[in-house]
Amino acid sequence: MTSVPSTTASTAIQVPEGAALEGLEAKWSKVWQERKTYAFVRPESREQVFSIDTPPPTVSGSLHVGHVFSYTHTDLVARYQRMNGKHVFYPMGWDDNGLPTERRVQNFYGVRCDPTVPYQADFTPPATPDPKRQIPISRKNFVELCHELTAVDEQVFESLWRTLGLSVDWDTLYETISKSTQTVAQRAFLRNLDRGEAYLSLAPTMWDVTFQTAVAQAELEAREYPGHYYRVAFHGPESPIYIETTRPELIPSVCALIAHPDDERYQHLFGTTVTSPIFGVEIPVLAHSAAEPDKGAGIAMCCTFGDLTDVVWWRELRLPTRTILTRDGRLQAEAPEWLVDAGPYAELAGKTPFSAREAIVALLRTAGDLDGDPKPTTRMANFYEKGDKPLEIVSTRQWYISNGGRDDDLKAQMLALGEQLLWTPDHMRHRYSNWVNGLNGDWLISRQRFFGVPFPVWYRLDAEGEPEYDDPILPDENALPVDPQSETPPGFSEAQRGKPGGFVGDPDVMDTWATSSLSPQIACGWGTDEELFELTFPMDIAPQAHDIIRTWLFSRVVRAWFEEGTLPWKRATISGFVVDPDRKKMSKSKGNVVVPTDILERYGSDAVRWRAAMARPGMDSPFDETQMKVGRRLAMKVLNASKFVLGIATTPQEDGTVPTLTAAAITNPADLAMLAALREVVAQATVAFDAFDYTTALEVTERFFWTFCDDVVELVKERGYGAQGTAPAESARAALALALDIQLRLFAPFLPFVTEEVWSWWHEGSVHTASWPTVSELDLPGDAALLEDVSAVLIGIRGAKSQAKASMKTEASQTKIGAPAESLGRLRTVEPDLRAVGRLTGDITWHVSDGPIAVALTLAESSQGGTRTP
RNA sequence: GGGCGCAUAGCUCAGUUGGUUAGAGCACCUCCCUUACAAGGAGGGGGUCGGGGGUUCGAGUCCCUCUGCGCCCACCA
Repeated sequence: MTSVPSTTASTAIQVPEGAALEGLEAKWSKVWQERKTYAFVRPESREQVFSIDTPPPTVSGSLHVGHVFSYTHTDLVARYQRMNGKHVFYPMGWDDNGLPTERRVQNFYGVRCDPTVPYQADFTPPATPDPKRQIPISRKNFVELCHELTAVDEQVFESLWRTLGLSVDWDTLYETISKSTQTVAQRAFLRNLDRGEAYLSLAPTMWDVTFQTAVAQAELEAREYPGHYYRVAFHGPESPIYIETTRPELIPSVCALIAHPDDERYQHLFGTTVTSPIFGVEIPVLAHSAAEPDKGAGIAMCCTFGDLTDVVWWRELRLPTRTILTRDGRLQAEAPEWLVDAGPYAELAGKTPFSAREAIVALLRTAGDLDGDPKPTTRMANFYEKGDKPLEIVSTRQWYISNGGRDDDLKAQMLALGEQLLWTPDHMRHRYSNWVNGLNGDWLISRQRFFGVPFPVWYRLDAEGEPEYDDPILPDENALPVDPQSETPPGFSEAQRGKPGGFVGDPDVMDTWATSSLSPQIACGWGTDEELFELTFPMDIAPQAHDIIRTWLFSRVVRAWFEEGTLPWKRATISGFVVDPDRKKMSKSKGNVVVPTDILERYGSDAVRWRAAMARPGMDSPFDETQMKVGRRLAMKVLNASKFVLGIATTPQEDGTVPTLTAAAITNPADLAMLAALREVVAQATVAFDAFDYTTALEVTERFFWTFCDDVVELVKERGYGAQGTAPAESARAALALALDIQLRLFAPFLPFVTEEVWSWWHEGSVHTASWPTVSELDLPGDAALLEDVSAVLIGIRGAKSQAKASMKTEASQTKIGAPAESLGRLRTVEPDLRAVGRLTGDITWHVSDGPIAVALTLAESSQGGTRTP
């Protein structure tokens, strides 16, 4: 028999009057902050560390209940690992750079960034912003406002996370726009560039006309978009050739007509030329296998650029570039020089595609080149996921990082890394391989925006003032971070900026994913704290939701592979979404987003965390407020049961002495049976947590806890108060205290507030730095089967009373208990407890039966008998 | 069109390598205002395990097939 663990050997138990759940979040989050309960203390070796690549939330967005769930999932694991003896490295990051912040600043302050405007040191934004008339301000002013607002937003986020009880180490907080992060991002970029993994390329690019920036493949979203098919005549040598297009406004940029090589309808035209309607441009008719005979007329007009197929044709057939769309999404003002009949272009010049379409349709109709009426159609178009206008394709110069999209060997390597990675749940690995297999280009990382990490690059200007892109000027790594817009490259002076023979800074910033793809390097001290890096990298888990496997998860694999030649973590743990009751994804546009602060306030953090823990990894979970009440009830029950148990445990003995609460005192079979059952619960919860199955760990703990409350405590409470004498009382008291101690630790990851509150009544230190319970704490000679027998008898007794519509305190003048001999033998050892809980005052007859345990009562007060077979 | 997942009580979900009579919580009904707990406690009703076929002594579980739902990707002529 072991001695009682030191955790139970408390000196004084003090249960406060009127203990309640209200206020526990404020009370304990403050204590944890002051005492640095969750601080990462560096151990000797990597094996002692559990490190977590926490997703840095976008602080300019709003948190919804899905975030609360998935961050809770990570915290459950972190708390388990910490109690299990690991030094948990659990940082938080704020993703504060990038377009979302710019948009929020524009709307919040009513300003917009115009790099041509000079800096105003004393600029203050308008008191009441006018969203329709945003004030143009300098880039520097704009960036200052971005910093200002994100600082405010970050306070709100931190407060929410603390209220939720995330056990992050706030001393390891990072921001994706901070100087140190910029240094990491720029250094990694320079090394990618040095090794040939990053490159600058002038190429057709997916372009968002609203935000006027390039967009990466991973940020595309295909959406349905209404339009019309226009049947348009091109003029051939003998007869007109009809094509069908949804974008007639691009006719000025047409370079060729293209049909499938096997298409007999058009084979006789291959190699000939036709002229375009309205503008009279002579273009070839060509064959290409990407043309689909059953689409439209089977012959397509190729423009630079209407869609990605145009890009393929343009590249593979070496067609001329005839761009008419400019970066603001409008048709260029000047008539293009290749137009033979340029006059009608004036009708289109400077217009949006939508207006230009109306204009050219009118022209086509007048010219007789429009055949029939336009046919309405719905097509899929690529959108920037944050935008609301279809993307255009514009030729621009951009920075790329290789990701396997144009290199089959690298792609194979990326797929192999995905296989090597452990996934929870395992099937999420398919999302990764699916995405990598579908890559069709490298990763575009440059954005024509302002609030982000600048590219640490300058370009020399030739005698004509044109940048020499082939040979950029790079800073020394020690000089990072640099802002090429305000700092001069080595060997130049500021006066030479923008002058022929001088230099110009790269105007672009990195996309936010290009920075957050380095979150393991940022958090683990890459290049600045080698000791920390050795202790924490590669990290243990990458927790995140499944929607950003293609972006954040994949991009981190790419960067870590290039930089370290390894995976950045051992395992990805994927959370599902909280969906609305109709199983639709929550989104602002649908108006079905649940705000977490309200839920946390009404039910308490423990209740919300309980609900989050009931969602297994990767499983989408419908939001249901009634479930919060169940969690609330559990937290309340923990509080009340603890009060009661500790009340019994501290009841003075008849001789006035304080109970000793040692394991040696636990001799009663009922007490030993309960602890034997609890031993099994500890074993199961531990196995489950080791497999990242927090839900099962909670379920087994909770199931035991309700039995503990409903059956065990009821069974032994009178004995615990001393009804059977000193030694039986001491056994009950010590067993209840030990069981509570262990259950509080089992619940601690899930219900950190109420468990900490109760723990503080009788223990020094935090339950969250106490050790996770082990079976060796419960090496007592108990028989768990007795607990099941007791529960069955209690169900029998209660059932009989309930059926007789009698109160539970009704006395039984006669009791018959039938059970298999084995159970009967066990039950008779706890007869005094059974008598007490069932008010079995009269005779008890025990008889052996083959079937399940059955109880028959003759009730004293009601004089009605009741029989019950569970 | 490709991939992944799901389908078990009114709802949300468990159900291990196939093995007694399929479980839990919520909701519902009945009872009990029991000295820890009324945001409580006790008891109870409720399921052809999506349809069909197969393997097996035995299928919620394994195989085939169909249907429905969700998510990811592709789809701009």
